[in-house]
Amino acid sequence: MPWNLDDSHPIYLQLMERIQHDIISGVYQPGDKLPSVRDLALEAAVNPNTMQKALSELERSGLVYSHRTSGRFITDDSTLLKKIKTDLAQEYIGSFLEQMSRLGISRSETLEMIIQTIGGGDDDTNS
Amino acid sequence: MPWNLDDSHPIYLQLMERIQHDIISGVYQPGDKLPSVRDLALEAAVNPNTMQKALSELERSGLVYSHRTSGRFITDDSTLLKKIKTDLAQEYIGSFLEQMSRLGISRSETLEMIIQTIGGGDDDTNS
DNA sequence: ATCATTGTATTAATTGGATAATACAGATAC
DNA sequence: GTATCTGTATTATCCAATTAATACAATGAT
Repeated sequence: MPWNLDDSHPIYLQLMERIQHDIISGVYQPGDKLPSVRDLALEAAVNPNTMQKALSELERSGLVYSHRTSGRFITDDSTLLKKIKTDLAQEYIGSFLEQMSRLGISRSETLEMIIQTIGGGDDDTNS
Repeated sequence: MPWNLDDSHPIYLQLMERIQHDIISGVYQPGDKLPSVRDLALEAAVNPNTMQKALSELERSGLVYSHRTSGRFITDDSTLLKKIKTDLAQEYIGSFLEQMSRLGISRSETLEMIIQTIGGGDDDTNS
């Protein structure tokens, strides 16, 4: 599965986001060992340095940490995971609402449009 | 008012978005003449070439058209304006929902979070 | 000890975007 | 007419970010 990267944004940012989401949504579990930089780079079909950059940036948030020679691991701090998840979600919501507002669409209108959009396909893929 | 451009995305894209939003939200009315490339560039504090690029890109969507020597104008086709507005809004909604989904947040959860966020400040700055 | 595997550092090359400096071609004002 | 305003085109240059190629250092396995 080629990681579906597009060329309009920096690749390392897309890698960061993808991995971050995989961690937060539970694809990687707390404490898990991540595949090596080189393996991940191979899987994503990018240069190892690019993957390295993405991962080292991710460390600044505390989501992952590295053990120099034994590999890189997901944090065990599930509280932190939860916090980052809600923070990120709030950030997404905020910029989405601002985007709509700059379009001249009020908050209540936005709400209506979302309900419209969601309405048809009712899914609930969550705990 | 310096146009509030940030350095993380290409400037010409930000210019496009800003102008597009100003058109769609009615800051510029249908049929209006836009300021000249040079004036807009001055106002935004960018190089005229950058502004030129933004505007010429904008023409591809049909939102504006130019008269070679007399200036550049907003389209008069209010149906088109409306369509572009809703298209854009739908696009924003779509990618927002996808973003949340990749975070592992279901659509109904997303809806709840939005309602939460909107809840407090009830505004309705629209027709 | 040897080898493979880990993350990391360093340096080079490439690329896209922004700017700059000009020039051209119509149209309008006077 | 002339001057001035439009949008547009062209070319060169600069710079920062991204990516690439490669080497290094520490650990663990055998």
